[in-house]
Formats: sequence, C-alpha cells, structure tokens
Amino acid sequence: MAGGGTLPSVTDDGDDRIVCHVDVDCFYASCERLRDPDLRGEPVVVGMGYEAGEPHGAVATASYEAREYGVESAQPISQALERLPRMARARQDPDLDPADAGHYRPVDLEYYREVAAEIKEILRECADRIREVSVDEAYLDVTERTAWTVADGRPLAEGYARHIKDRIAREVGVPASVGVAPNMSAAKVASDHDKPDGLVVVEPGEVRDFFAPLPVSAVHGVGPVTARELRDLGVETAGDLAAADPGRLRAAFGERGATLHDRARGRDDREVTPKGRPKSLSRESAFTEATDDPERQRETVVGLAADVADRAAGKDALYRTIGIKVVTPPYDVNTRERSLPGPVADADLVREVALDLLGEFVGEPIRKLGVRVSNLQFAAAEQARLDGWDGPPGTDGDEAGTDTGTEDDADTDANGQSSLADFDA
DNA sequence: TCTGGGGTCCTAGGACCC
DNA sequence: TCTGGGGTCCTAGGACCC
Repeated sequence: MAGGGTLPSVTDDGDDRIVCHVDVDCFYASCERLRDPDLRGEPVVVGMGYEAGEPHGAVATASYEAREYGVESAQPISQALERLPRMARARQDPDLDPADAGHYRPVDLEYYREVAAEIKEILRECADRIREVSVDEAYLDVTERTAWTVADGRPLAEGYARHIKDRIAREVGVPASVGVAPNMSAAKVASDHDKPDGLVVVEPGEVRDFFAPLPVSAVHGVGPVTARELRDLGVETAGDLAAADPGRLRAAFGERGATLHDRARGRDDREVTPKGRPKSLSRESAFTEATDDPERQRETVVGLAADVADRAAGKDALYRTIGIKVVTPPYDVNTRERSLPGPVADADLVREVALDLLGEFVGEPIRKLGVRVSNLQFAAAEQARLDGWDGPPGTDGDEAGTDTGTEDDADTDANGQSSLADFDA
C-alpha cells in the first residue's frame, strides 16, 4: 500500500508466513441448501431448540437473504418469526406474501458434521498445518505450498486461496470466504471482510494499513464490552488502537490490552497448530420459562449430568472437577464447582456432586442449568497416541497425565502462558 | 435484542505451603 | 508477637468466540 510516512518495504514484523482463514458462509443454512436445493436463493433460518411449527428456540444461522429481514443469530425464533414469517403460514394467510417468508429448519448437527468432514479433507490436502476452530472454520498454514511472489499483478498466494475456495464449492457445494495474510489474526479479519463468498488477501507489510480504518470491534478479541471501554478512551478504529500508548492499554485491559495492540499493528506470531484435547466438557439447557420447581430443577441436572458423564466416557476422559451453572433472572450467571482428590470417570459421582451444588439454588427461579466437568485427563493409551510417544518406562499414565501432560499445549495460545513458562524455566 | 449451547482464556482473592 | 516474599491450587466471575 502506498502508505504515508512509514518505510515502504518493511513488513509489519518481518513475518512472511502465509496463513489462510477459511470460513464457510452461514454453514448450517448452506448445508440445508445442499440437501434441499429448492432452498437456494431463499431466506433460510436454522434454529436450535426449534421444532417444526413451534415458536421456541433460537436462531443458530440465518442465510443472508433472511438477514435482510432483520433475522440475526442468537435471536429467539419467536422474534425471527415476527420479522420473517414461516413459508407454510404465508401460503395460507392471505395477509402475508410468500415472497417475504422464510424456510425454518431445526439444527441437524450430525449432517453438518458429515459435510464438514468433506471440507476438512480438502483443507488437509491443501495445507501442512491446520487448526480447526469449529465445524465451519479453520486456519491453514500454506507457507510451504505457495508464495507471496507477485505474478501478473497478483500474489501467487491469492491464486492458491482461490483454488481452495473453488475446490470447496465444486466438490462439496458450499460457499466459503477466505482470508490470506501473514498471520492468523489478520487472516481471520480478512476472511470476515468481504462475506459471503469473499477472498481477501493482505500482503506482508500491508497488515497495519489494512486494519487501520476498521472499527475496533473488527479486531478478533474485541467484544462489545471492550469496544465500549475503548471508545471511552477515544479509541474508535483499529488504527487508533495501533497508535495508542501500550502502557495505557495494559493499564486498562491487562495483558489483553497489549495483545490487542499487537494485533492491530499486524503482529501475531501464534503458530497454526492443531487444537489438541478439550479442557472441559459441558452440557446445558434452558427452561422455556424460569422455573422454581425443585423437582424439575433436579431432574434437569440429573439428565445433564448423565449426558456429560456419557460424553466424557466416549472420549476416554477422566475429570477431577465437577461444576454446575445456574442462570437466574434477569440473567445472572452463577457457577459452582468442586474438585476431587483425584481424577475419576464416574457418572454417579457427577450426578451426586452436581445435585449437591444445586442445593444452594434449588427452589429459586432458574432459567437455565448446566453441568460441566473439567481438569480433564485422558486415558493413558489415548494420551500416548496423541502425544506421539509410546510412554517411556517408569512413567505410567497417571504420572504423565497429572500435570505437564495437560499443559503441554502452552505454546498453542496465549502469550501470557508461554511467558509464564519461560519464567519458570 | 432480554439471551441457545459449547467452549477458551484471564483475573482476583483466599487457603495453604515454605 | 508480628511479619517477608515467594509459590501453587481452588473457586467464582467475566469477556469473548463460534
């Protein structure tokens, strides 16, 4: 970019990696279209906790056509229906125009996972290192597969990204947005920049200029709360953030402030690494309306506890901490947890501890309940396989899992974590 | 816009230890 | 009797992400 006073040929931080962020556009809705091509071009709303003909649940994904009617994700279905009536209803009600109606579908995660698996296969073929963020999103390090070299006015990396995007469209049949940049954070923002069906390339040295005009909320890690607090400090754009005094940011936001400052300046040295094992497993569910019925509350916790224990068992996970979440009106989130002397896999214990913790709240009005297990350790065989070693003699599974085994992903994420590790050493 | 479900990381205070 | 300066673990809550 022909920027102002900065040195023209210096990259933001000397990082010449090539990172792609691939994000399937309104994934659930796109999957529904895959299975029912009549939905193409139509407003589609996928609701969780939604059942055909019922008004409850919340919007998981809305197609872009549905968004034009003001349907947003996380919205209650009842509200979505006010803005975009159901097609079946519009066909019967003479006051409604079917042209302004939408197709509502319940979430079918199993099917979406099948589609995601096909996409993942393509991504794995296209990159040496991948981090799958969620069912519809992944980072790829493609440094070894392409180059920033410019040919015919465009970097080769752009053609490579287009190739990935085209393969997903052709072989799977869903649209994806792709961002290409020298680091993860910029690649993510790039893929968000021109949705749907976007392809945005930010070359090394351009990252800071690319960020500059964007609102702070576009920076990954800035949510509504931080955005408001930043605004109060006079920081409106990512450019303001990059120019802000890091000491002030650190004072206001701690380590996160420093990280966000770095991101806005185009600095992010996180490596693209696989996600590793989960750190907690949980299950929660909301009552249609807050209830103070102790029996319903206990029943719910019993069911959630069984689900969580079951899932943990399916993953060969042991847990040392059992907790609950209790949401009381208006929307107060309370958590309670208890750690055990050692790791267990015991459904009865999950239930007993969860019920015991619930005792503090039982009888109060409750909107939502959750059960969680954490401090996970994985069975020895699983651990050895994932760690890529066979287990040295004299180190049994218990020892290996106790401490460092679960912390060995310290290099994966937060800078704070690795600096702590450095300090220890 | 009164809020669905599954996660991650960070912070801060207190207990406890040396 | 009062008190330093580490460190770890546990718990609760908050912000954020998809």
